[in-house]
Amino acid sequence: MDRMDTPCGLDVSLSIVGGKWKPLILFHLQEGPTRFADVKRRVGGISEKVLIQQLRDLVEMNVLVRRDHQRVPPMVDYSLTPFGRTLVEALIPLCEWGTRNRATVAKLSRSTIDMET
Amino acid sequence: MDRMDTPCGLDVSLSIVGGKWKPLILFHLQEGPTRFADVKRRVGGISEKVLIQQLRDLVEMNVLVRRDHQRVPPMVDYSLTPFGRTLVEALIPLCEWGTRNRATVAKLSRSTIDMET
DNA sequence: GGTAGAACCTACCAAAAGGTATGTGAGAAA
DNA sequence: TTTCTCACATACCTTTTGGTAGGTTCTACC
Repeated sequence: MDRMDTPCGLDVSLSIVGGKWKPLILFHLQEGPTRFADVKRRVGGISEKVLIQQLRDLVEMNVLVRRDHQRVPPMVDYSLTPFGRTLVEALIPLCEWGTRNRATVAKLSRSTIDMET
Repeated sequence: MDRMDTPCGLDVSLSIVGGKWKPLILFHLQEGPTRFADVKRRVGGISEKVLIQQLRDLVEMNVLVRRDHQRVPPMVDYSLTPFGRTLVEALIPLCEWGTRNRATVAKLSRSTIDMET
């Protein structure tokens, strides 16, 4: 009954990290600076257009930094800012919850899809 | 370097709690069983159509229970399941992160909107 | 000379999510 | 008797999000 007075900040968090790909991008950037093409390969299944959009959003929100190494052919990498790292920290429990409950959730989702077909 | 082998479960979590309203709904249900109209009032700004959709999704995923008190006029309430409570727990750090950084994020968002206009 | 790869951009499209407006049936309050 | 409330349903529309398919500019490799 002491958390009730705390206004819910989830709208703020989700305005940054909501969407289909952003959490995965952040996850794969924990390792350190990563080049565009490598992010794409690691995340897997994302189109280049969407990946750039998301990366730019995250840069605008000061979660990532983009470094252009001024080379030809282009050499660019993205990494977490200190601010971004605090966000990743806050995401970890949710990440772990998802990992723990992956099977359960998959089963539940499947059962509702079965009803439709 | 020990979290790297853990697959990211955020896709699972967000498949349940993603979207504009679900986190807020869960937040306002922490107090206990709440009637449909009360949820609507507490969340504020949500349309009835969307609210029912979200509530039903959450019930399907075993995060909430719906109790129909078989009365006329209708008396229905929603509350967290034990499973749902574990999810809310995992959401708290993200909630607090959002609360801590609300001002910062608002400023960043505003500055990018300013550029557009 | 042709191809591949780097990090993007652009136009166009499809799907999903969210929102508005209106209707329902029955009791309770005016 | 009209109006209100409850907990929805339904049709329709707009916005947002994501995806596809092309192109660009330059170097390196075969």
